[in-house]
Amino acid sequence: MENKQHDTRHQILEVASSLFMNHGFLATSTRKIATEVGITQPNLYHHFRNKEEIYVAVMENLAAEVKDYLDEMVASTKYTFVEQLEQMILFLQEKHPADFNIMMHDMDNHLSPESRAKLFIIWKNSYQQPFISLFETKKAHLRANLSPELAARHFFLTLAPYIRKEPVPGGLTIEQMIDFFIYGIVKDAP
Amino acid sequence: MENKQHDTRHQILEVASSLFMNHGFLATSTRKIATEVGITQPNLYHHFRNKEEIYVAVMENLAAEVKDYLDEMVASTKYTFVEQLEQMILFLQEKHPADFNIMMHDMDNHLSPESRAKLFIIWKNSYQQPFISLFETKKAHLRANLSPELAARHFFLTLAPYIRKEPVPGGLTIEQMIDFFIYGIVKDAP
DNA sequence: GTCTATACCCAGATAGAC
DNA sequence: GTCTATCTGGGTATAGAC
Repeated sequence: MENKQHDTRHQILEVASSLFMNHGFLATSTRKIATEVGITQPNLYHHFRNKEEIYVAVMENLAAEVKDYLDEMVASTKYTFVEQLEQMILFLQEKHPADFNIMMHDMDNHLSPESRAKLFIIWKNSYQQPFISLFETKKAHLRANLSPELAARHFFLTLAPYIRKEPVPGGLTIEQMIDFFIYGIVKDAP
Repeated sequence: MENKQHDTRHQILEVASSLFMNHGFLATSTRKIATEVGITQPNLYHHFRNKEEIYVAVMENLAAEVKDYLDEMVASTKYTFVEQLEQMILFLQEKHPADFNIMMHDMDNHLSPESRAKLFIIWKNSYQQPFISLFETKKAHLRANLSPELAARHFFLTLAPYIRKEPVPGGLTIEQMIDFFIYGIVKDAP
């Protein structure tokens, strides 16, 4: 049986995760977190030193989950390459309900250099590395001068706007987006 | 010769444009704008009803400039298709020094429904339409089921992360990004 | 048209009782 | 471990003198 400390801390992280991922760091206040958990705002400071520490903890938990799933997908032999990419994106969509770009922006702009450096390492290991590994398996098919690292990087940037619960208004489906990413948008040279 | 009203208003818009584009709506305070202009913060309210009105005015000015340039590029016959895309992106990079995604997020989240609706119209007309027109000229080469509208939409989402003054760390150049966008990332089917 | 003064609100964070 | 009370600072916006 878990003690009370663990319980409250866990609830805080659940609530904060949802708020941070949906509204970003700036637009998420400690008061909102506390209210939604059902505790008072100062009580947060018993469990965390400050707001930033909550954010970092949220990101660490998310990253751990993400790494587990993505690594598993990359290692799987049950799916085609395209299916692997699809599954990986759909999972990220679930974990990052609203706005992937906001998350990147927060990490770049609203954190201390220490936290930023820390999260950057975690980010590379949990989010980027699985995609690099995936492209590594298809390295022979990639166009000249396109390393698995570059492909992963480009794929991430391309995909970031599609990671949101609402479908991109008037946009492509995930399947189309992957198809065009791999094969391009033209059937012959324009 | 311009009167003082016009002068100050103009300066406010210049400063606010830079701040909003670099740091977003939330992170840009009226105090910062005023300080950088060299006036007091309440003085802003002589020229604009509120912060949101400044933001909308900034966007209107930007959009007008952007539309002028992009339309001209689309109409030009001096450049190849790829060069047209390059020029258009480079221009957007200059006009939107930092963060295109933040701008979209601001429009979606920090404005009144009226302002949002207004800017959405302007946005479609100034930013999206030129790209649709451009892809319209290459319609015959596009892959099946890819309308110029969809192509423009996808291109915008793909390109958004590349619109920042600093090069994307470890990322592709604009030229590479366009190339992969058009022809895909593989030389044969993986 | 610009200023000073200030109202009002909400933010993050701390002190100290229970 | 959680609370009430409170500090401090920043934000947007208004009132009213010059």
